[in-house]
Amino acid sequence: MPELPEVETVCRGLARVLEGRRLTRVEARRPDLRFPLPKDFAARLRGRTIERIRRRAKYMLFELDDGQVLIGHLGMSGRMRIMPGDREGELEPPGAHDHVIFATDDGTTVYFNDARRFGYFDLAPCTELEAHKYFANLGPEPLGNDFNGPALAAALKGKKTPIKAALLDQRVVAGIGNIYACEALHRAGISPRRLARSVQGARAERLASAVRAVLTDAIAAGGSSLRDHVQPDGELGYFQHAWRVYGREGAPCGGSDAVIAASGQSGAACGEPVRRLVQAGRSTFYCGVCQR
DNA sequence: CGTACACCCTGGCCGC
DNA sequence: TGCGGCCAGGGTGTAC
Repeated sequence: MPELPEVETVCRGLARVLEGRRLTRVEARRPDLRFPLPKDFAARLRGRTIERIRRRAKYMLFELDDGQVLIGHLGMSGRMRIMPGDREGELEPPGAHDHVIFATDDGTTVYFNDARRFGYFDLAPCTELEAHKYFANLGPEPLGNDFNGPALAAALKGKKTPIKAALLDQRVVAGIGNIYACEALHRAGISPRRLARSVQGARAERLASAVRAVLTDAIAAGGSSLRDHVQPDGELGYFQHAWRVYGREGAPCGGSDAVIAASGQSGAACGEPVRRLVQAGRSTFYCGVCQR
């Protein structure tokens, strides 16, 4: 499920039940995830208290009471299944894709479930986090103060890749994935094929604003739920209903924010069928009229 | 160096 | 019902 808004939603759900809790049992049922779990993974976590849970890019960060940080990535299909601790009776037995079990002192238990096993966990000292291999080359947080039009323009300067590919490059800006790259470009009225280096000045300003807006809206909606993926508490995110182009090939374009603003007419639906193309092996959805 | 692409893995869906 | 082909939210290693 996981681009930035989904990971943010997951972290908030986990924080509610795990912050302040002590890990009483950690079980690595299947260590061969995207990367192997670090040595002595379970032993290094057992007895630790989770002080704070936060997010960086698409990573979950669990700050522990011994100065370590548990780093988690959900890959394509990873989920954190929360089993409330106040439930009478026994825990639901782990299934085939429940690879890691985190059990806490109040009975709350979380299963890391990931059919495709592109997700992974690692441990690192808190003080060395920014230098860690996963974080050293990450671009700015799109909802943070370091991300704006000029910063985006600078990051795109000279880049010959299509802007769509550049938005997926975590060194340019961190946390955007395939859905939100498509949605942000549509809101900004920018063609996914446009060369990244040509997104400068007002265009970069528009794109930075569109990125912030779509991510903010998606977080407010609890993220997007695909197929059976749900938030940790079982709630469904509903941002998938607000997609304007992603997954809507052939459906009528409702108009780009940028194009509508420029025309001065409110509610001017475009009506052009949404198109799909493949860039760098991944589907891009866009409107050929609104996006230039 | 920057860019392009195959690949890791499983499951769901569609067409035959 | 069965099966092959294609598709899926990500990121990395390798080949140009």
